[in-house]
Amino acid sequence: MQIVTTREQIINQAFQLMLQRGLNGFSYRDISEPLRIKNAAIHYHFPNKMDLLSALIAENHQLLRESTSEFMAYGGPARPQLEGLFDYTLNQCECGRPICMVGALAVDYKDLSDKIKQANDSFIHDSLTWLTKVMETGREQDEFHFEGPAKRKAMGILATIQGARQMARVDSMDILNSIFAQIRTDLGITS
Amino acid sequence: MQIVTTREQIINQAFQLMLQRGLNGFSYRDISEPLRIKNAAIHYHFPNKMDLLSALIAENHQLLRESTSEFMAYGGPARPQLEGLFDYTLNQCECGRPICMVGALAVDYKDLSDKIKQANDSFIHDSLTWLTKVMETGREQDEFHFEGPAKRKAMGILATIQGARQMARVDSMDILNSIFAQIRTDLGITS
DNA sequence: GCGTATACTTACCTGTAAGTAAGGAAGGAA
DNA sequence: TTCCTTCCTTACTTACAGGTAAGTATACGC
Repeated sequence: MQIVTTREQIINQAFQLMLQRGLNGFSYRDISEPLRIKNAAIHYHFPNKMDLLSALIAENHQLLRESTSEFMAYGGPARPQLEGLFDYTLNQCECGRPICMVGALAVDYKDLSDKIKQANDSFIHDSLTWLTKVMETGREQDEFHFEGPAKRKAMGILATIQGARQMARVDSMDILNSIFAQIRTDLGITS
Repeated sequence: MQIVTTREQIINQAFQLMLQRGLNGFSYRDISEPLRIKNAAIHYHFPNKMDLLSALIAENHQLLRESTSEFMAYGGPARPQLEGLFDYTLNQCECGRPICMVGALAVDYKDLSDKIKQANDSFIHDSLTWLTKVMETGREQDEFHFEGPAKRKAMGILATIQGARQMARVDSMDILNSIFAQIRTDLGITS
C-alpha cells in the first residue's frame, strides 16, 4: 500500500477542481472538506492560493513532458502523436476535467503573479514546440498535407482544440469529435 | 445631447467588465463605483446577478444579429463576411474586451440558470448557422476551398477563433493575425 | 394639492472567501 | 529526557461578496 501524503491529496483535489471550475470557481473549503482536513492545513503546505496554483501548473506541465518527451527525442510517425493529443483531450473531458489549464487561467490572467504567468507561458511554449515538430515531421513524411509554416499550423490546431473544449462544455462532447474530424480532413487525412 | 439612462450605463459597464474579466471577475462595486451610484441601484434594475447577465447576453446577441442579418437575408460574397468576423474579433480585443461572451460563460457554465444557458445556446446556434451559410456560399461561389460538411468546417473555425482569443490574452495579439492567416491558407485563399 | 409610480439611497444582513497566530501531537536526534 | 522539526488543528480576523428592507426625492396624472 502506497502512502499518499496530505500534500499530494491537496494537489490532486485542487487539480480536479481547477479543471472543473476554473481558478475562482473553487475555495479552500472545497479542497479541505472532502479530504477531512482543515483549511489551515492547506495554508501550511501552500501559504497562499498562488503557491497552490504554481504547484498545479507544475503538475500539468510535468504531465505534458512525460507524454511527449519520447517523440521530441526520437521522432517517429506523426499521426499517432496528433491522435494522442485528440485522445488525451477527449479523455480529460470524459474524466470530468472539461477545462484545460490554459483556458482556466486565461479568464483571470490579468491578476496572476509574474511567476505564474511565466510558468503558464512556458507551458504554452512547450506545447507549441512539440506540436510544431509533429506537424513538420508529418509533412515531411507525407502523413499530413497543409500549406503555410508548420508553427502557424500548429498554433491554429492548438487554438482549435482550446476552443473546441470550451464549446464542448456548453454544447456537448460530440462537438469535439466533429472538430477533430475536420482537423483531419483539413490535413488531408482520409483513412 | 443624448440622455443615457442609469440602466444603460449599468449594462455598458457590466458588459465591458464581463468581457474583460469574466462573470466571477467583477462585483457590483466595480459597476457602481465608476458610475457614482450605489449597489442597491443595480439591484433595483436587475434584482440579481443572473438578471444582469441575461441582459448582457441579450445585448451581445443583438450585436451579432445586427451585423449579420443582411447577409442571412440576401447572401452576397462570402469572403468579406469572414473577414468581417476576423475584424470584429480583432476590434473587440483591441477595445479591451479580450474575452468573448461564450468564453466568459464557459468557465462557470455549470452554475448558470436554465434560462441563461438557453440564451447562450441560442447565441451559439445563431453564430453557427450564420457561419455555416457563409462557408456554404463561399464554397459554391468558389471563394473558399475545403473538404467536409460546411457546418463542421464552420464549427472548426468558430472553435479556432474562440481558442485564438484565449491564447491572445495570455500571449500577444499577434497570435490572432497568424491564426487568421492560417485559416485563410487552409481555405485556399491566396490573395 | 394629492396620491402614486419611478428611481434611487441609506443602512443593514448573511454568507463565505483568504489568510493568520498560537498551540498541540508525534517522531527523530542529542 | 529534552529539544527541535514537521504537520496539522483550533480559533480567530479582515474583507468583501450578493442581496434586502425601509425610507426619500422627483415627476406625473388627476
